[in-house]
Amino acid sequence: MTDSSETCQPIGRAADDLFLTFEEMINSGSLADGQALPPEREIVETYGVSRTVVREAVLALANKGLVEARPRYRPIVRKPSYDTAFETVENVVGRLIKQRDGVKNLFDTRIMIEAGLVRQAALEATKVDIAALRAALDRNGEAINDSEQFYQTDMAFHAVLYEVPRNPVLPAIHKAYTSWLAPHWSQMPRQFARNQGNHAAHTAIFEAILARDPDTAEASLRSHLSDAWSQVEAEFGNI
Amino acid sequence: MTDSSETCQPIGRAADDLFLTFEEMINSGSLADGQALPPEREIVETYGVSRTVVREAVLALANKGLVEARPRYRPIVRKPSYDTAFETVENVVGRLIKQRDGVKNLFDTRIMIEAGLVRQAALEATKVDIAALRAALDRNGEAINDSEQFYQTDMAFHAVLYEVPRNPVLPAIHKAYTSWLAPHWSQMPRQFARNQGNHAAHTAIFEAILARDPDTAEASLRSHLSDAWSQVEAEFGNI
DNA sequence: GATCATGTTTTGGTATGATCAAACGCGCCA
DNA sequence: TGGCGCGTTTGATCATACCAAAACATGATC
Repeated sequence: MTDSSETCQPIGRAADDLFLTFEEMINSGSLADGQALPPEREIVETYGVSRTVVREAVLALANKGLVEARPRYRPIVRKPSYDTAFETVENVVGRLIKQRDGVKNLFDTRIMIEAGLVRQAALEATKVDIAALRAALDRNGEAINDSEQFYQTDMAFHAVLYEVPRNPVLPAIHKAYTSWLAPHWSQMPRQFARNQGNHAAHTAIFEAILARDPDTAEASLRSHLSDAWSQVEAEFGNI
Repeated sequence: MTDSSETCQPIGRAADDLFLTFEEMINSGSLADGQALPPEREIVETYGVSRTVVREAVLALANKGLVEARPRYRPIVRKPSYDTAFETVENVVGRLIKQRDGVKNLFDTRIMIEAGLVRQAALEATKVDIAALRAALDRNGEAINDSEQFYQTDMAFHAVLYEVPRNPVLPAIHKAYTSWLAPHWSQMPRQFARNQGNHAAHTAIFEAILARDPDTAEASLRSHLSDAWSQVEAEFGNI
């Protein structure tokens, strides 16, 4: 009522309209990234709606990942990125992987994607990519005796694979995988022998990429990840 | 305040607690799929919180995709599925693909995934899978003269590829792709010649799978999708 | 002058009650 | 039995108030 901005929807809830307004402002840059939203009472006055509506709109923004709303602080505008996209599904995914074979299904897609990545790397990796991979591999090797450090460098090595195609979606996918699968991996007891084996697998993948041999690269990768899965399965049982 | 359930969080907002309560009830099945939530005022009474809190909690449930809330109706419980997971990111993705190269980046990941799929299909497709592919291919061929129908059967053919690995995540990914990329494809002027070319590409992919030749299958798939991309790019310009 | 303790203001979180309009149910009438 | 109308339920919104924590200003202390 008495509202001006009507474009398409015959009846939008007031909160939805406000949401769209802010969404637009965030996209257009009127509300810059990192900036705090105006106080609720100010918004009330500006747009002539009640605080109820304002709160619902802000809450919606927060749920969609457009703003970051810590409990008692002002909501901070966060420009949407591929990372935030995956974060918004975190809840749902968290429940889904609790289902039968949930983790396995997710992990299988990871195998599939990384298989594609190493093939692509074997065929198209530039010298810079190779150097980055080598550096990551070296750091991984140096950390064999430090399991926590090894875990980190392990992830970092895989991360490099996701960066090769220069597609910003892919690193976000990797981040999502590590975040979602972390509960199972990070708590794994890590032993020197396992670290050694994993590092050897990384080396095999790297050398196959270096040799421009996609089939071997994929085979090494699949062997590596299947092995990792077996370890997890042995540790946690069928999940 | 006066709340009893305190497990980990030093200070949880009341709305968050309620949200978790309902989340738990939905997961455990106390609130069955398709069932409507109790009236707000009843929840108020049951849990001893204000309506403000109830509305925020319900809104959060709706935003996370746990319930479906049409404007003036009671929220309906919807058990989380892989589909809902992708739906919840719809908003963010919609904005992301408006960025420079956004659509291309998304499409490239699709190429990568489908490349992996056809390789896998070539290596592991069962007789049933082959039959499904053949059926989809035939239907696609029969629709060459009906562009709308061709578009549908085109998607259906690709969908079969996502079903081969028997991983429920993959069909959801396909659904997401078609949903997100549809705005660009469905509005494409479709011509008989193009349909014919696309059907030929599908046939090539199918035959490579039949021949258990992953390299050819992948090559055909990449050629097919690259071609499709060129068509879109020619139509819409650089996006 | 810089740092820290302290008090004041701002502001988010919650509660309460009222109003309105749309959905819902129920009984009436054909 | 099958619509139709009316009262009831209930979601959406508003207005107001209160509390507590954060943000801010202020002054004391070294």
